[in-house]
Amino acid sequence: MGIFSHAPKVSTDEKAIDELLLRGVAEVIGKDELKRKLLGGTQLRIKLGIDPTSPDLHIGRAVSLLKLRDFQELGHHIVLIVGDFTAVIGDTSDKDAERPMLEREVIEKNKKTYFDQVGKLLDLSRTELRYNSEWLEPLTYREIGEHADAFSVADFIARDVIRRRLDAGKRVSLREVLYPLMQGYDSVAVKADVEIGGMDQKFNLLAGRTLQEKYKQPPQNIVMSPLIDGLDGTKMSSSKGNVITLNAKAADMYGKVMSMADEQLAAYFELCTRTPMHEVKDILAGHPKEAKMRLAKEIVTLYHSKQAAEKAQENFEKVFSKKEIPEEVTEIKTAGLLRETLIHNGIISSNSEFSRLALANAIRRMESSGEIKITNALAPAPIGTVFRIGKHRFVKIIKN
RNA sequence: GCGUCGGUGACAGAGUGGUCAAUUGUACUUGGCUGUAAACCAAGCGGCUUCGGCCUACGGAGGUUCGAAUCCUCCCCGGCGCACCA
Repeated sequence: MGIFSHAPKVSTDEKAIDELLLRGVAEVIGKDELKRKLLGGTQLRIKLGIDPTSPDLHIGRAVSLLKLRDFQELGHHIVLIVGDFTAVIGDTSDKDAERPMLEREVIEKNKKTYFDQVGKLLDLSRTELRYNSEWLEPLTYREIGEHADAFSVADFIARDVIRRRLDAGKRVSLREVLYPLMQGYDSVAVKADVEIGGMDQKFNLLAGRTLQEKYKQPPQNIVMSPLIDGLDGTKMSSSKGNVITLNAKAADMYGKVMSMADEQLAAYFELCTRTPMHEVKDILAGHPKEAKMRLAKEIVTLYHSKQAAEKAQENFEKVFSKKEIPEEVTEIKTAGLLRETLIHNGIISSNSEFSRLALANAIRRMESSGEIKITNALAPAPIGTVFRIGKHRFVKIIKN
């Protein structure tokens, strides 16, 4: 077991602790007790579990990761669990439908990319990284039965997400019942003092307490963050494209923030940055566009660097305010005509799509004299020319 | 297992023998207006096309028919009800 050996220095600064328990926090289970522990100066084991269900973490996850970082900065011990086993079963907490069981290979692939993404926010040298297959895989049917005994079916189906599906006549798999048991047992396995999670995770988080008690461990405290909506103000979902992924390029990240609904500004500032709240208040009082630019800069700085953020901002102004070509343009190898070249490089998917875009005046050749609209399906794509497809996709044709 | 209702494009959900590449809403793409915001307006939203059409698609496989998403048979999958005494 990766036990932390060197003597830790834990901060008991009350102001910092209050901020920790307040900012981006929707609910704390055992708040007074937790505060007492934090003030007491013993190093706590702080757990966060993330299932590798997709190769990219998005900014919704960052809410918990930042909270984890807050704890890390106070000197507490971070245990980050990659749910390679739980991912197979699939959590239903944030879904209104059953999740497919993921293939092992997919999970293996996804989990590899996780650490460098997480590393952007956490000091990995001071983070205990674990896979939950380590302790979940060897469990016997008998043990699982014992865990299951700690919960009732009524508890499970009383959950809103489940209730709704049942009412709608949708299938709920028995397998889904297993998920909270597994997440709960994670807490037992790593002897968590505190678990971080979103409000949608409440049931699963509480399961940890139940199982810890069964195993004669003190039940963990729970720090829950509010759910953050996607950029457009609706439920965040990768398939809707209203998310920012943590490994997005600086320019993309900046642009994504700029395309965010104004109403989301305050939440993103509070949850996804650590800009001091009093400063945030002033920023939000100004023009939404200015505020958004500041937010974009803060977020890009967090995942890239200050310089990258400044560059992204310059680039943004250049492209969208001055309508110029961005500094860095994706280069694609020619495959003959423009249409073929775009398809070949996966910029568009079919001849029909090209026709549609061309008809909508969405394809333009960028010239020093201005933009030239491409409407001909047989338009050439000379080496060295730059084309703009839609609002923000630029490609430069290079030799094959 | 029995009974019953159902399985349609990313999702929801129409369609129940030809006028169906399939109404509508949402999502998505694009154009306009803007602050790459929202709202709003407009167009598109399976593929190929010599723009006449052609091909592939309504859980799967067969069949009936000039013609099937629509009818029949079998299979697979889901919801609900039944389940002991009767």
